[in-house]
Amino acid sequence: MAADAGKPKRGTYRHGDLRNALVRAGLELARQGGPEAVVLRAATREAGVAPNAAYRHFADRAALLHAVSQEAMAQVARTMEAEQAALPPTADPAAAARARFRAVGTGYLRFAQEEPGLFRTAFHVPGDMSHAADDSAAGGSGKTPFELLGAALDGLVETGRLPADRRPGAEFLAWSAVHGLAALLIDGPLRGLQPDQVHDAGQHLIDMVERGL
Amino acid sequence: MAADAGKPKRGTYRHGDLRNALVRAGLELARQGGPEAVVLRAATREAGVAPNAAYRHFADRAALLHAVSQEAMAQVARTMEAEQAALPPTADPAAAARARFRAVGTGYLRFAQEEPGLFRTAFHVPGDMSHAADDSAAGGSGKTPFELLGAALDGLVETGRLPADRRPGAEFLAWSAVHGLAALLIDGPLRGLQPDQVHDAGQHLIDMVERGL
DNA sequence: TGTACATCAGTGAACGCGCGTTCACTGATGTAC
DNA sequence: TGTACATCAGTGAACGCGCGTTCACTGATGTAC
Repeated sequence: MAADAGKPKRGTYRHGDLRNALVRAGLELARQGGPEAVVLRAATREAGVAPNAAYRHFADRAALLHAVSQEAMAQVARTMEAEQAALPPTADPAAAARARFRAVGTGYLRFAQEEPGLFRTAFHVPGDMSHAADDSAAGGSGKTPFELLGAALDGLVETGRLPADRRPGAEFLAWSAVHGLAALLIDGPLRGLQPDQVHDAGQHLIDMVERGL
Repeated sequence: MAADAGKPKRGTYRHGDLRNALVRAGLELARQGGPEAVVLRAATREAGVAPNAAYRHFADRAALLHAVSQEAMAQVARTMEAEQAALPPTADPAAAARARFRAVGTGYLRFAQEEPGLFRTAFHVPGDMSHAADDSAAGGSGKTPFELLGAALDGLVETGRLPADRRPGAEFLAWSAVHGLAALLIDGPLRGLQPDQVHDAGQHLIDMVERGL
């Protein structure tokens, strides 16, 4: 008994959906151990397939990792969008723009806290996510995290909350601040913080960014 | 010929300074490849010693990496101190305090840019550097990078440039911003920036922090 | 509807790699007398 | 100043590990006729 406790139990000779299965397995690996845990042999093992079968769908390990990273980035985008969608409706357009801006940062930090492995996989890896117009790193709205941030900043300018001459490069300032806090939370000295302390720290940081921009 | 091109050519049976040699070798590995490149076998190879000889001086790989990381952090501290030491003298204590604060951030960013491998080794690794009162992560002044930042913030408070009620937690806000920019510069979308562009981005960021704190 | 065939997704075995770590050892060094 | 000895830093060989990747293969599937 328990001798054939293999995971996936495929009936057909062909898998049928191996590429997706590998990406999903890779996401789970990344979730638990970050980008360096995204390993071909583990992914194929999880998918119930021979190690080299991966080469039918990915040129090499880096290609799989890239796909996983893109998907992780799309999840970040979706978390940001969810944060914005949960905002209470406001009549004042300036207040709404400000809330949307803050939600970008809050969503980013929430994702970093809840899914540190995926967060690291999304950002500490290969591709430039800034001019990622092409790729599948977008959320439901079709925007990447970077584009969501840009749109929020545009909203601040349109409603007069941000001087237009301060707009160029502003995404990098805001992003730096929030990204740095995320890093300190994930593997820096702020690791042990309680969720509500994390929330407070995030709000203070976003306060600083708003004032400082 | 060229058959005995061994690196270190030890005359004595004993090495005499192996612990230091391993740390120095580890630093070089970290410099070139970050923390994951700090590998026992490579370090011993470089030191001209059998792989297991490392175990006379370090419990395991993690212990060596920890020592290397501490030394890298001390180098960050020294870079910050050098940045402060290079400041032109000022009669105005408030201006001096402000300059010292900015030099902390500038030094940090400079180190990240010039030595990304060591920077990652100093910070993306194990120990909490915040309450690192004990360890050998200090620069010439005996202060760790975190303590240098704290001292600079204290200076801002003393000269009235920072309201005292904003002081608590301020190191984490400032640190987040600067650390995040460093991360974006090292392996993020700002990788390709020219040194002077990096400098500008850093100054803008520090402007934002000063205004926002 | 049936048959011949090309395609190509997944197999099975093997490769070479560098790694961390353990073992029993040896021999230079420093100390006690 | 000389000798016996304990110490312990570095040796040499070996282990088991998981990894990425290549090779020649097989057999289910879909297509052309």
